[in-house]
Amino acid sequence: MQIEIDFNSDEALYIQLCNQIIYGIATRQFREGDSLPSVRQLAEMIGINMHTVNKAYAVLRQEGLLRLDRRAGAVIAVDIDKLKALDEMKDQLRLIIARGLCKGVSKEEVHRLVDQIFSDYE
Amino acid sequence: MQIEIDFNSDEALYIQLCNQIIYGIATRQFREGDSLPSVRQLAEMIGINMHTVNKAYAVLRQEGLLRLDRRAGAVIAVDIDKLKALDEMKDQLRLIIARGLCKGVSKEEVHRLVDQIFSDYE
DNA sequence: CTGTGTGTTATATGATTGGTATAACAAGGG
DNA sequence: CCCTTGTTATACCAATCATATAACACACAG
Repeated sequence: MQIEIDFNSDEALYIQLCNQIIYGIATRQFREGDSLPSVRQLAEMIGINMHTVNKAYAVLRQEGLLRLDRRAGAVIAVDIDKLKALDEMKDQLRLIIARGLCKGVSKEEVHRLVDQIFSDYE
Repeated sequence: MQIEIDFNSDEALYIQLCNQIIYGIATRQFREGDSLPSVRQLAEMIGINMHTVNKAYAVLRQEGLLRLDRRAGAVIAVDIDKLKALDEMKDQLRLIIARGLCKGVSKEEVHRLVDQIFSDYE
């Protein structure tokens, strides 16, 4: 388990933490039922405040990726709502693709990028 | 020319403005050489402060989509750097796809979304 | 029962950002 | 000369980010 935080980034720490954990789940480094460190432990490990970790965990719970339990701590528990996931994905893709279109990126080039990323995730 | 700003959104006004203009360029509603309203005019039209528009224009210039001129105002001027565009796109796609992977979205479903979005942009 | 470790909540503080407001400047165009 | 352009500076208020300290209810091992 390794989580990389860039303190010079302009992205909020709790957002970076969320993304790192999302990458971890996507790469099956974290699996359904796995426990993450407690807010205090992880805060200690990374060298940030407990509440920052807590906020990240709360966001991930809200996104249906984590279950928080007083007994077991933070447990990976993916709530699959594919329609919602596809909807949100489409919204995000729309803007990214618009940006690309401005720069002359073609549909085929986007497909190629998607394939590259998927093959990285295997 | 129509720009829709949602004052109840949690997205910053200047970010919304940027995105709207990006959509405008992507849909060829704005074309190379077209002039956008001046910072003061657009601020007046939307009902926001001049500096908020200024900030949006500054970001778009930074992204290589706008040229700011004391004579002509804000002019669409796309600086095509495809390698950079593809690189940035890949970074953004990585996170979106990771999110999707967590929810069981397949590569084919992503391709389908991309096709849908591109057909919307024609 | 007594610690210890969970998540959770509350409050406070400082730094940064977002948005507004007012003002002034240099420069181009009529 | 007057008006409009982008640009810059300053100030103010609200919200967010991150930290800090503290307390609470609950679970579990001893």
